[in-house]
Amino acid sequence: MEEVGSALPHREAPLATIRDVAQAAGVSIATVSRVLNGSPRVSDDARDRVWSAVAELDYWPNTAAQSLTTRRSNAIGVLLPDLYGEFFSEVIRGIDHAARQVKQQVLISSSHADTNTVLSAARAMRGRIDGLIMMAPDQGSIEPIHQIARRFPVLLLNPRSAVAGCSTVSISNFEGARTVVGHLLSLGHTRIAIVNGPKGNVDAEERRRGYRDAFARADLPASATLELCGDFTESSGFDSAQDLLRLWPRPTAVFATNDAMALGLLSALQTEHVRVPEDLAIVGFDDIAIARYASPPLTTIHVDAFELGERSVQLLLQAMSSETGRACHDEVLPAPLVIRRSCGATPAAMQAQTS
Amino acid sequence: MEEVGSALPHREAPLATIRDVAQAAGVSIATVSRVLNGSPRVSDDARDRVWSAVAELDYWPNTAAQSLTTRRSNAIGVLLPDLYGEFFSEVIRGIDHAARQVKQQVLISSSHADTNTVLSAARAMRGRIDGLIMMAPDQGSIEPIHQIARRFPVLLLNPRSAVAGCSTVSISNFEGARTVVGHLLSLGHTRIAIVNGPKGNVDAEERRRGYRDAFARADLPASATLELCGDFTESSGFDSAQDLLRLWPRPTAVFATNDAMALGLLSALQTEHVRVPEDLAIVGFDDIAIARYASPPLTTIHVDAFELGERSVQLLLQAMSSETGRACHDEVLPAPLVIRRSCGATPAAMQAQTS
DNA sequence: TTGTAAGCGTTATCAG
DNA sequence: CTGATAACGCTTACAA
Repeated sequence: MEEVGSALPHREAPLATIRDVAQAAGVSIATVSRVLNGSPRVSDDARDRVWSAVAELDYWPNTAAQSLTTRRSNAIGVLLPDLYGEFFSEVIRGIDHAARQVKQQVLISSSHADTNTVLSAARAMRGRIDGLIMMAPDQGSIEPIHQIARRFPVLLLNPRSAVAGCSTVSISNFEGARTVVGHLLSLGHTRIAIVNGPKGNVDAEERRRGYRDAFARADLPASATLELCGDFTESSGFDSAQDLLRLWPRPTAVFATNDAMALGLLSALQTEHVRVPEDLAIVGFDDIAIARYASPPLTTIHVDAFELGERSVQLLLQAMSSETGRACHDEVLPAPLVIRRSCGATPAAMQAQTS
Repeated sequence: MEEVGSALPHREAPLATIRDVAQAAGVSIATVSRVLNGSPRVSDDARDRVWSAVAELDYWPNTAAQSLTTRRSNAIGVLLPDLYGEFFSEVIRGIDHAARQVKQQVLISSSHADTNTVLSAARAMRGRIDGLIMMAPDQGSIEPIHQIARRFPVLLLNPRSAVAGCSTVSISNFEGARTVVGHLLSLGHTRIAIVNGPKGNVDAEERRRGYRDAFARADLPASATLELCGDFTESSGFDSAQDLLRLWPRPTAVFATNDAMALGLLSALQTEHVRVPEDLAIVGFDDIAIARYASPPLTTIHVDAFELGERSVQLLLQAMSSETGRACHDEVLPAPLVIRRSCGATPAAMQAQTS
């Protein structure tokens, strides 16, 4: 590590306050405040003097003081579990994007292991935020969430269960899973394995439900021996290949409940010289960016994490603005099927989808 | 969208303040403050009464008021350009992780297109943060950065140029690129193309420099016709395949300056029946999670974005704490070569690396 | 050990 | 149109 000495202090003089501006402009602080907040009841002369004083002193209003008096911080909090990868970044990008449009700042705290650490994180946000977007990490008691919701409007991302007084927005995990497995069924597969995410994970559970429901709808029995358990990582997908190939009779198709695992699986099958989709069809879930570039390109369910983030701030703001006896909205974003080559669909089917 | 009416208000009663707690506990607000801040100069009796009042009233201190008086917000700001994907999320995760350990909150604002929007974002953080981590989007004037650095300690992530008074932490783009291209050279390749990121992007420029330097070191001429330009996305990598194959004489190896492009390229080559690495060796940069699961697995340069985020918080805090005439540190994180199959290295070479 | 009171930098309510 | 001045909720001398 190279060290470069520097004498430059953060600031040469103490930061200018509204008082300094008032003095420099020869007006009262009230007038400065009016000018800054665009009040019309100010003379042009005063206004000019204030603005030049502001420029002169390079005055930046102190946000903490503002929110203390106005009781608004113009910031929203975001509490997330330990997510990673594309989903995480897209959700944040969507939140950030939507927040900027409504001139809100974003306070993030992620990697929360349980609902209680979420509680303490939320507590630390008191006074800094006007509303909170949260994705609860576990199925845990909803009591902490209630406690939080008492203090500010809360929007639940992919909620594990309904919470009175909270709006929610979620991905249709269940329908998506049912759709993609249904697609496999319609292609003639009947022995379809599932490589699922970790037990207790709500997305995983929902996707499993969808998987089973697809069988039920087709009047086919779902076999528990076909249900494998991974942890949503590439490597767990890779590792599941062995278990999969050991199954007898061997399944003809696999539903990996996210693309990362599907990709790991794809990689393992290639080294095992199992052809996809001829020997084994594979479908994923999420439609991450590289799914399209896998070999073969992956049939999957498209999840728009960016939109999920965007919608959550929009709904949160809606909840925040409806002053009187807020109504809560629950929104479910669609998760459409994207047919590519890994499922072995005929060109005709792939054609049909693009129309 | 389903609507669920709800009568539950955000809060049944106005939120408790320190004054309410004081009254409930039968002490002065000063005592409450002392208890809350762990001052030893409080009687056990008073302490107990305060804590129960706090629990009773479910009191959460108002952070805005705290930072107004203490002039510390215990939060750091993060300003990023329009990043996406794994790099983005890992940097944030690293920042978040390190921040939590030192009990700092994280205020994020991303997708800044130019240094001036960065300035206004920073301005909006005045009073909310004690320090700022920023990644400047363009090579633009460093004047705005100076203006920001006058107000709070600034840490530059992957700085495009030195800025007086700012600590920096960066990836060794140059060395990494030189290393991976040098590896190709050592494998006997001499016609090595580069598919680079967008012009003006600093990472791209640095990696190009490394590419050229590798040639210079080997006393080989670098040809401009071998330099292709993408934009760091999978699809631009995919598209570059055509240009690549049109080159004559055809290159025997390609350095894609990030893995996303390398993966897109891999996919395109597969449909063109160009064998990797036999017909064309490929190397990437970043070592994203799926690089290991590509077919063939991708030789690349490992970039630890998580650590980048972590270190930036640590260095920022260091800069914040050294009260008197701060010294600035510049840290460069190593970017080691990861040899996999896409470069066509012999098993011996791959062996050597694991030792 | 405790309480009183003076800020912190704003906004907002008054009179003028 | 403008200026005092009282909040906002908290920390911290300074006294007691």
